[in-house]
Amino acid sequence: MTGMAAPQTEARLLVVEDDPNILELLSASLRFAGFDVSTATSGSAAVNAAKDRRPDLVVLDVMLPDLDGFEVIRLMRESGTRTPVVFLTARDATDDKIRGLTLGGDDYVTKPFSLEELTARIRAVLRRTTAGEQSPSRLTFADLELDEETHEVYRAGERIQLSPTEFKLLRYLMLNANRVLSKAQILDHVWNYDFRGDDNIVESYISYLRRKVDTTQPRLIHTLRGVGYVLRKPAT
Amino acid sequence: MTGMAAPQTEARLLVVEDDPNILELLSASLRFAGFDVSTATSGSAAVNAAKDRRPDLVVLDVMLPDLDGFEVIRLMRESGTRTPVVFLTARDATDDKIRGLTLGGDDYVTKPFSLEELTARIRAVLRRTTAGEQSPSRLTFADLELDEETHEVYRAGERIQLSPTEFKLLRYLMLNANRVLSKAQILDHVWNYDFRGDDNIVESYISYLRRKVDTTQPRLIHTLRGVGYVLRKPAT
DNA sequence: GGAGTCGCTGAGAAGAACCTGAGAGTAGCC
DNA sequence: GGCTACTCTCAGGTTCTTCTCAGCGACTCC
Repeated sequence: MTGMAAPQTEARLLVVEDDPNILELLSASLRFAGFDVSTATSGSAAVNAAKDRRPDLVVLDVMLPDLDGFEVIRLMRESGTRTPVVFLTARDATDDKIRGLTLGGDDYVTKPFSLEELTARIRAVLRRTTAGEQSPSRLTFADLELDEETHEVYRAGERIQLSPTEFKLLRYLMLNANRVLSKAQILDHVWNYDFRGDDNIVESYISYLRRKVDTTQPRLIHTLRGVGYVLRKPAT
Repeated sequence: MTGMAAPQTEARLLVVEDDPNILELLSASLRFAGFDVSTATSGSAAVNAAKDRRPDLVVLDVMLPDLDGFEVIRLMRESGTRTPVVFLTARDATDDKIRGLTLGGDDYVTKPFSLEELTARIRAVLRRTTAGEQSPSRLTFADLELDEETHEVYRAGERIQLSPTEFKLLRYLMLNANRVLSKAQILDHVWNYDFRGDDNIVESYISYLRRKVDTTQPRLIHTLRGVGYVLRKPAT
């Protein structure tokens, strides 16, 4: 668990969200992904926390009880901090202000999101905005390659087309290579947090993935009956 | 996004604008485009900032609470600096002074503008006014050529007529060749900041562009379903 | 070796994403 | 004032994607 493959370990995040359930979900999983997480549940608390803690990135719900997310950012930037932001917005948010969010290297994720989605965006924004490029956008495992920016996947140099969900699942497996992942765990990370189906969807997508990326020897995606799945080289 | 293709990296800009929203919009995106940006929210502050910081170019709203933009320029030039300017004006500004701006190497952009438009003008003015020719006015990608000054576009040497929006979109794609651009990102950069339509307009214009510039092999404009669009050579 | 459980996969329905033709409205031009 | 070119919206069609269900095979445990 400690050596989470994610290379952004140690980046300081400030998560701002008023719904306690979502806040708990976010802070627990981001912490687990290796980030140094602090939290705030209101806009004004967020502005203060940003001053004190100087986070490397802010995850910010645009709908807050006191100030809205855009006000928070303005106040934070007036006080000199130039911190990148990943916004959380409602799906239908046709709100005027949502336009323009991608301008300063920032990004946004619409609720309900998946944790995989959110952490991928966080990694991408950190990659773009921090001078020293820390985490490469390309993941590799054995002869598998996955480019997070272009969404391209190769097996043994051969280009493979994946659907968005297949892509997210493979990325999650690769980020956690050699670690056994239960179906519940995969469901929690790769699917939106409001997904109400059952485990079988994971089996289905594992099946799709195998057909597309795991037809050649050696097989990389292994089933551990009653336990879960793992991406690893055989002979282990 | 890190290596923003724009070659004007490092030029020092002073942005003068009293509307905090627009100022934030401008400074965030110009900074992200690689400029070294400082800001002022009033005419007098601008004059001082120009003395201190000696910017290579000033982006200046003509409507300011204290002095108007032309006064600001006069004061700045009395103190000896001959800094080029890109003015921001209201759409209906038929003001005599605005015309004739292009004579001195300066230029203007009418509000509401698109960021593509503004950064293109900034690049053009810097190109004209700085001795060392830095950024060429002609962009090329594969057998595509686009001349920023004459607004001419060629595919395989063949002249192609584009509408203004088609031209801006293609320029944005070319400046970001091989980088995946989401529809939101394209909307934010290519369309005016007050545009209130939805993503479909991007699909429409991509369709127009394809019909005009991408009918021959190899295809250069690619759709990444669920992700965005990218300009690139196949076989990658 | 039989019953029950677990996992795999094909089929298909529902929905989402994307493309494009048609047309209304508008701005610019002669 | 009329013409043209352009922008933007809408809706229908197409393709791709997601998710469910059910049947079958494989494994486990008694």
